[in-house]
Amino acid sequence: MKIQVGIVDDQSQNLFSFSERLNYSKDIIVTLTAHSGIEFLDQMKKLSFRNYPSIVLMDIGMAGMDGIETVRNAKLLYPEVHFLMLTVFDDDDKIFEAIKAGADGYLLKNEKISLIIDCIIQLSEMGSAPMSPRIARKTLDLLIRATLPDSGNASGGNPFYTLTARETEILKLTVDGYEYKTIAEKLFLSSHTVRKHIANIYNKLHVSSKAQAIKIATKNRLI
Amino acid sequence: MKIQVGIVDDQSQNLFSFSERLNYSKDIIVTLTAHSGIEFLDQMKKLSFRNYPSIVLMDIGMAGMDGIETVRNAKLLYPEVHFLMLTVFDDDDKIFEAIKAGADGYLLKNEKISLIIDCIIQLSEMGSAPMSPRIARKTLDLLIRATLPDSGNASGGNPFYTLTARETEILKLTVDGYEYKTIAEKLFLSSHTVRKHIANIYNKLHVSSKAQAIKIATKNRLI
DNA sequence: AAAAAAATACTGCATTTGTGTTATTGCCCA
DNA sequence: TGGGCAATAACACAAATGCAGTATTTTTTT
Repeated sequence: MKIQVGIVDDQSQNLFSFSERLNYSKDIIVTLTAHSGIEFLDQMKKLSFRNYPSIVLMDIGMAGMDGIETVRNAKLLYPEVHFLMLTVFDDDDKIFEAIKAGADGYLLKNEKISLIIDCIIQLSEMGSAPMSPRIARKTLDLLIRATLPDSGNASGGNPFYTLTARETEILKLTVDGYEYKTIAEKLFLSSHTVRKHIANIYNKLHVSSKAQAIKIATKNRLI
Repeated sequence: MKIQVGIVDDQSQNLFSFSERLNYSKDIIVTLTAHSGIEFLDQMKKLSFRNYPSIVLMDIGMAGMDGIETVRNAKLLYPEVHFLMLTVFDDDDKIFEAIKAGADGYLLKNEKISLIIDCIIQLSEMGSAPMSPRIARKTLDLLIRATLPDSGNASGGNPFYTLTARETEILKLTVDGYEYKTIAEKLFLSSHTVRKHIANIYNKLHVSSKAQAIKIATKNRLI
């Protein structure tokens, strides 16, 4: 059974060229093409469930409703459809918005067609998100920036939960599912010490089991 | 001029196999291997600037100082060296930390060697960040979660985690910190039954302890 | 310098948990 | 109507965990 693919791009030339080149692959059949987000949504509405494309290549930089807006709308109606965003160098900084809109992958338009095909197959089979390396880099940068500016958790908070650095470290490993012996090895400690730390942590958190501690720790972002 | 590559892995077998297979490539020469983070830093200290590897493949899950810690330390001393993290399924959720520690890319260990070679070359030539698709997907998820702390539910769901209603119920109580005996009482079951359910849940989630199960359950919002 | 806090290490004991294995019952579905 | 699955239940053993102590060494604070 071939993978049903849709393509949305406001330039007929692209639509054509992608369509043709993708159909070369024995695993893929292009069943839907649209020149705009509106047209895409329109066509989807007319399809029965079993004829939905499982993957849609979506151009980002379209006039009118752009690719991101289209995905945002489409994901609400067709959450099971995967969207692969296509972008040119110029607007690859839209990744972020696209991801939030529900895009599943992110490729540069001028990527080799064989790679795009690989990505489609992979996304279809495994639900994995393909990304061009340049895009991956950007994503990493974004991720760092999105999460670094926290830092501001001074003593204003809970007087109870003032774990020491060592305790936090050990709690973290505990939450990660390691057992005492392993934690001890990782930190070059005796397992006795780890158990003592754990006991102290339990006291501070007013709990008496690993599971409870994990609950508190994750809920209060102690780790 | 070949790309000088280092490899750090605490399993000699991996060290050997990677080393050999990478040296096949005409563009790559492995100039440094180490069995631990300590050994790696040690060897680096002895090298002159021009003999630094330009790319280091770093195993994440090493005993003692793990790959992430090693990168954190190494990046301070050798910021111009690129680090490609290698991970197995088990610990691919460490991406985030690795990125913050300064890793430049993230690959699954069992990726085809040709892909790893491609990544090395790409990273060397363009400074782009290579990522295995599975990893890329995780990164996207992280990025989303980092920025939309509430977030709905990804209905694209995992077919892997198909717990039954009863199993979910029991997992939930487990996550809430109840022990088996208590859960049994709450649900009017024998504690044997609860334990059997737990065992089944562990199998489905591919884990082997309460802590790990809790982690998976909360991360994937199974509960 | 003295006091307080944190990190380290150990012992022994009771309880909980993880694992392997087996078995019965009811239910759905092909 | 037989096969598969979910839910229930039980047994036994090994391993990990929780609890209650005590004690030494660093580090930090006052």
